[in-house]
Amino acid sequence: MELPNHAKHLLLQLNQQRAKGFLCDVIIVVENALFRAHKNILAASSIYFKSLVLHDNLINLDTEMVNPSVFRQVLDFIYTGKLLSSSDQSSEQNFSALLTAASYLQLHDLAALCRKKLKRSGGKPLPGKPSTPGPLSRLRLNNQRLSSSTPAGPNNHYPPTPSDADQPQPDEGLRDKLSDDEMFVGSSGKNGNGGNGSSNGNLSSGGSAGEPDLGLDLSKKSPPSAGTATDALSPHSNSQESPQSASVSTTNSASLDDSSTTLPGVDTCGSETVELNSSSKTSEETQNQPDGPPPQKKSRQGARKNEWPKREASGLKSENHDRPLVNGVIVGPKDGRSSGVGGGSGSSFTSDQSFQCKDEEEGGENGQDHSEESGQSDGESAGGGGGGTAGANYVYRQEGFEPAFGDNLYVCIPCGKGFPSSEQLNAHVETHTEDELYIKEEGGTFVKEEDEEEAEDLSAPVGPSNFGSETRPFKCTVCSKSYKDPATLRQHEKSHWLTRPFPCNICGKMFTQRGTMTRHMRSHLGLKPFACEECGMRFTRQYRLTEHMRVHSGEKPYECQLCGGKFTQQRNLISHLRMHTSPS
DNA sequence: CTGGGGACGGGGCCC
DNA sequence: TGGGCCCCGTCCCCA
Repeated sequence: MELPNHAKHLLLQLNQQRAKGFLCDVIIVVENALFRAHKNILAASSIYFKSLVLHDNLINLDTEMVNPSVFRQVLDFIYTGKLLSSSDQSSEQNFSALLTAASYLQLHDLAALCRKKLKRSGGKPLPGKPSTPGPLSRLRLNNQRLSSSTPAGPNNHYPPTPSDADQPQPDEGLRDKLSDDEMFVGSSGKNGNGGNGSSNGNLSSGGSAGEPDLGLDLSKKSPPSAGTATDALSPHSNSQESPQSASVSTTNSASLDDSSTTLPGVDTCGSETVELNSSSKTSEETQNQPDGPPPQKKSRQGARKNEWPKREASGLKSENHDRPLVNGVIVGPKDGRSSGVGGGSGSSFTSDQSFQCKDEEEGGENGQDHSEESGQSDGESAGGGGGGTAGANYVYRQEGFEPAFGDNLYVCIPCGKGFPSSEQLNAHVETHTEDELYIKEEGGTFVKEEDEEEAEDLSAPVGPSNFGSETRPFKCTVCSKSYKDPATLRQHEKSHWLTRPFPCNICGKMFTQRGTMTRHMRSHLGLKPFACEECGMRFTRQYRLTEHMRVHSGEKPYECQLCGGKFTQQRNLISHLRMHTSPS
């Protein structure tokens, strides 16, 4: 007994699910494009993929081996068994690229098919790199310049071909702009599209001193709580279960599901401006819009929970979101209309579909760099106790910016040299040895930023510098802070001169520490592994969850010494104290 | 309308 | 490398 076409139908279903992002649990980053897929499918298609998806939800592919256009075909092939050559390039060239990619990805059947095609067409099969790179092969952050092999145009995500996806396509032209297969960055479920306000990724991660990234495990571990996956999938599963009753696995992939299944749209934003227009949503995507979390407690907390979509939308109407992202990170203007900045034709999203990275927006104003010296970023310029100020020594310029320095978009602030690529800048930065910079400083050319000094002053009473040097023998030669171990000292010293070697793979924002970047990316992807067992709310950080739990417990450990007011969060106490200390 | 409080997000820093 | 904590901020509700 055998059901005819069973496998075919199954595959068709899977491909449809891929098109919708349904149950997709892995993201593949290829240059400036994101693809969603299913781990199982990838693992079944290639040993290489199998090894990659085993522990990672986010996979970066070597852009020298595969480009987005090719990978789209590869992915289509994996899901359909059909090879649909792209029409916009010569067949031979296409198959050569496909062969290279297939070899790299250890898709032997596809590679064989390509070789066959090439042989038939008289083309010489590329040597490719048939020697399988394997999981330990060099995977890189997509640090390629946008202009390299990126298909022109705003679309940085690649949908399954309509025929394969068997998707209702309301509008082909629109589909080009808003693909079902687009990698939808942002959070979902309770947190919706980036309740954190993060995201649409600008994939043109321009710079990258970043280390090869063997797939960031952004999902981390997830507490055994809460139905996040169910939340995320509710539009599909029609589940109205309480988070607690959710039975869907909350493994890594479940966390990822949060971002991949309900996120209706993403913009990878290489200089693309997205139009926030609900009319362009497909019906499927409309369905994907969660109706909000299940009713929570009647408490204020619960009320807030029920407001979450509103909150997210409010993020868009926020003043900070009014500006188009000149730096290539999209943002919809306040009225939800595309401004056409960046040459993007304007993919369409509902306002609550798009995700924004506030910092990128702000940092990107007027084509400024991603660093925080734009002064536009509230939080950034303030710099969190000086942290945000210490790192702006090097200007990172994002592709898509109006080149203010000609071709040398990446400028080293200490020496003023410009470089055409972030790689070169970072290489150059490395030539600035610490000693050299310190010498410079002594010579008066290295000017410490005022904010930094101020921050140090503020932190002086409790700062490490006040610790006895006997327990902290490693002293910073710049600010005289001392540390217990040399690694920490070095980490600190970098804040004085080497700024942001860790670019976000999605938006290109640069970070001083890898961990910060990883954490940032989690917000892009909506990965919130830490769930509250009480209300199901999810957080990107354990600390936030701990903090949040006080809402339920009623614990208010932070007490104002002036008025006795108690607070659940220290920051609110601080805010409260300002009220006491402010002149008014 | 405004100020205060509650809750939460992001980034920097140190461990 | 990740956790914890700090800072910055925003958004919302309510009096």
